[in-house]
Amino acid sequence: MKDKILVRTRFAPSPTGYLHIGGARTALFSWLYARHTHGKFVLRIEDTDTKRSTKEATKQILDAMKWLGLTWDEGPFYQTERMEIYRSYIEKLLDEGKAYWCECTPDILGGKRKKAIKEGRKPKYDGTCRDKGLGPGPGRVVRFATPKTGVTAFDDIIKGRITIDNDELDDLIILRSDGIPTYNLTVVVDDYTMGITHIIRGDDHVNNTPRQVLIYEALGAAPPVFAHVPMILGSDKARLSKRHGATSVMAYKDMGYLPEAVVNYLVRLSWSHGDQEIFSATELIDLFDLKDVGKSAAVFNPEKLLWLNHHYIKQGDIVRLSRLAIPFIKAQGYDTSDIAYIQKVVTDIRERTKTLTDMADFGDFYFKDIDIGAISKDTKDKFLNPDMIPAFKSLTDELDAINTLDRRLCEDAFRRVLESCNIKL
RNA sequence: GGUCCCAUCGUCUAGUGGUUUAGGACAUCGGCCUCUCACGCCGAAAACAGGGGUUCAACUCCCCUUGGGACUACCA
Repeated sequence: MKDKILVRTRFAPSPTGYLHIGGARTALFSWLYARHTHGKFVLRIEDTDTKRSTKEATKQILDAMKWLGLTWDEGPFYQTERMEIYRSYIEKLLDEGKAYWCECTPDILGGKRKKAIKEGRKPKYDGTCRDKGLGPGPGRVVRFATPKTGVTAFDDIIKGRITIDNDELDDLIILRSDGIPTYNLTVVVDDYTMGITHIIRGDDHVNNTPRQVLIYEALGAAPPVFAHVPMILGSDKARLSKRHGATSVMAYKDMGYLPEAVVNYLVRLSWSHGDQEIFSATELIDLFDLKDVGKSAAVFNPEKLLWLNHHYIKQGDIVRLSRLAIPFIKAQGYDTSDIAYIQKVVTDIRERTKTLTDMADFGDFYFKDIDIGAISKDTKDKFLNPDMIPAFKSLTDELDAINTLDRRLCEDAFRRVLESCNIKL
C-alpha cells in the first residue's frame, strides 16, 4: 500500500441557470472520484458574476444534485462571501510586483482589440499600464503580470501534458473596476485555500489552465492535479444546447426519468469499463477511475438514455417505482389513494412503459371510477361503437385495431366503460 | 485569424504492435416466442478520416493533411 494523500475534489457551478447535462456529468465524475478514493467532495458556488447569478439558479442546481444523489461533504461555499480572502491575495500579488493597476478603459481596449483583429494580430492586452506604477483609483482594475517569455505546462490526467508559450497569454484582469475579483483569480484562491487536490472540470477550461498555473506559482502554491473531461455534444457535433432537446437535468426528472438511469447514461459518456453498460451507484464508486476517461467529446444520445430508463423501470423495486409514479399519475387527474392498486398497475405495465410519464398515460385503462367524460374521444368512439361490442365479445381480430395496447388492458377497460354505461355483456 | 485539444460502426465505446475474419451496447432491419402490443431470445447490416513514415509486423508509435471542438471578455 502506497502512501495516500486525501483526495479532495470539487464541483464549482456558476448559478446562472439550471444544472446542465454537461455540468451534471462533470459533477458526477468529480463526485465518483472522491467517493472512489474515500476523499472529500466539495461544492462551491461561483457567483462573482453578480449580474447573472441568481438565488433561484443556486437552488435549482442543488436540487438537481440531490436528485442525482451527488452528495457533497463540504459547502456549498459562496464566492461572494469570500471577498476578503481574494482581496488579501490580490494585495499580496500587488505587493510582490506580480500584479499591477491598470487604467485602460473598456472603450480604448475594445478599439485596440478591433484594430488588432483587423490587422491580423492577436488581440491581447498590450501592457500599456504594466510599468506605470499606478495605484488604486476609480475605474481602475488589477491585472496579473504574466511572464513574457518561457512556457507553461501541466500534466492533465486525461489529456496528458499540455504546453503553451507564455507570450500567447496576456495580462488578465484579476480585479474588476467594481472591486469584484474575476474567475481566474477566485478559482485559484479557492481551490488552493480549500485544499483541492484534483480539479475535475470540463475541457472548455484547458485554455485558461496555464494562466491559473501561473497564478498558483505567483502565490507560491503547488498547482493541483488537473483532469479535463471532454464535452458533451449534440447530434450535429456542436456543443449540447437547447436546440438539441432538453439539457436541464431536472427536465428529465419531469419527463419521468429515473435518476439512476440518468447517472448510468451520463457516466458512460467518455468513460467505460470493458463491455459493461449497466452500473449501480455502488459499482460505479468501486470501478470509476480518471485513468479510464477518454479524451474525445461524446454525442448525447437520448435514445440510449431512454433504453436505460426502461431498463431501470423493468428492474426497479415496485414500491419505490410506484411512489415515484404517483405524482405523474396524479398529474393526469387520477385518484392515487389506493397504493396497493397503483403497485399492481405498475407491475402490470412496467414492461411496456419507458418513462413514468408513459405509466400515467395508461391511466385511462387502469383507474377505477372511470369517468366517461375523461376518456379521450378517440377511445370512447372505439369502445362505444355498437359494432365493436360483438367484436369485443368474441375477442377476435377486430381488437387488432387497437394495436398498441395489451389486449388484457383493452378487455379491462372495455368492461369498465361498458359497466359504467350500464351495458351488459 | 491565432493558440490549445480531439479523431474506431449513425451514436456510446472495447481495443494500448502480432491473440482481430476489429468485440459489446443503443438505434435500424430480419426471424423466433405470442390471441395483439410489449418483454425476451436469435440473427443481419454497420467503423479503424486520408497520406506519408518507424517496424519483420500497425487500429494501435511519429509527422503532415483533412475534419471537428474549445479558448481568444472588467463571463465563469
